[in-house]
Amino acid sequence: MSESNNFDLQAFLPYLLNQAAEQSSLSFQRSYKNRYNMLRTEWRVMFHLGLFGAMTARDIGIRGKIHKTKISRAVQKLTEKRFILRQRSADDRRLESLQLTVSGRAAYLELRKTAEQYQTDLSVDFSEEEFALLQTMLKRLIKPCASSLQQRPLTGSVAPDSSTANDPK
Amino acid sequence: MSESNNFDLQAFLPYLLNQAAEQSSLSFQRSYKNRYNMLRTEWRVMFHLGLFGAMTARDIGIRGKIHKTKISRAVQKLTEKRFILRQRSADDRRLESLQLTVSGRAAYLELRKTAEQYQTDLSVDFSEEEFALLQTMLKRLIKPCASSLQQRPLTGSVAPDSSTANDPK
DNA sequence: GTGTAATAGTTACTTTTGTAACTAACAAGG
DNA sequence: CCTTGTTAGTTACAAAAGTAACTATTACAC
Repeated sequence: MSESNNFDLQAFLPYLLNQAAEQSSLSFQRSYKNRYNMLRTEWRVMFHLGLFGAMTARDIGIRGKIHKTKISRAVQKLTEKRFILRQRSADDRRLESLQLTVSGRAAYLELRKTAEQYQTDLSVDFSEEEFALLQTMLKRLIKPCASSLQQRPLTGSVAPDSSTANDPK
Repeated sequence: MSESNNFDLQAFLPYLLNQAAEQSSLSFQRSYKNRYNMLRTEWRVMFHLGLFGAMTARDIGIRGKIHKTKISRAVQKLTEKRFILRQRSADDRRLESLQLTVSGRAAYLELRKTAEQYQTDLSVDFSEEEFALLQTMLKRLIKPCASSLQQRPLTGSVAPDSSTANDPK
């Protein structure tokens, strides 16, 4: 029975990632849930709209790798909360352009401040280089699978306006 | 409207962690799900038992930070699959000692091989130092919250028998 | 045009998860 | 003993997520 232990669960990447993600997600969620009673997918949608300006559900799905039903449900809730505005596109009536309302934008800015603070808190345990490296490596881990979703270019409405850098990569 | 963008969603740690975790979890899951039709929590339980020998649901919960209802359900399914054996403890009849059956152990060893392979595949894009650093940093991220759960020592029934090393840490 | 395929988004249905209440067993004070 | 409190594990119920089928619309071949 020497087939046993040279494997370290605590070093197994999917395991580590899951724990870290779960934990940071939950603790970050605690910092905003009470204020806006918002679910993870909802704030993700908010962030996309806040950062990139008006876009369609499809675009959000592609950028964030979020499933369309999840988005659909989040959009419904956000609309009820008067945080986003939906507008059928004139030239393709299947599409719906989404954008933040004024109060949506306010909420987004609040949330973003919280997020920045949260990230700062997380980063204190690391040196700047370490932290940057962590981000880089996570990004590299994420890349591979992206290809399967990101086939088509995003639909146009995100003109190079919106003061927002696209994914620099 | 210059309140906008100096924030990079693609650099926000909870977001990155989630994407990376989601992705690695799913792609790893693909590599075993078909073979054993096993859910994430199930293999996590299997790994704990395989690595650390017999333990109770409670111990698994503490070590892996898994909620007890999740464990309870996973244990049920694993029992149906004849992968684990449940045994009421004689001295405290609330406790149930769990351990892998012979076929459970076989499945575990298979899974572990898959896991090792998977990890190897992931790591090819990184230098050894990078990869080690990634693991270390993730562990550091996880630490903080652990305290709230890991108050009591693990229950004893994991005697130094079981050919299986306890957590070397 | 007409028919077929594809796409954006929604809805219905199922599976999984989380929360809270519950059962059974121990523990400790009186 | 009896009461009160705690713990291991399960179960019932509610919230969330995934899958697949559906609607409405566009695209494209003929």
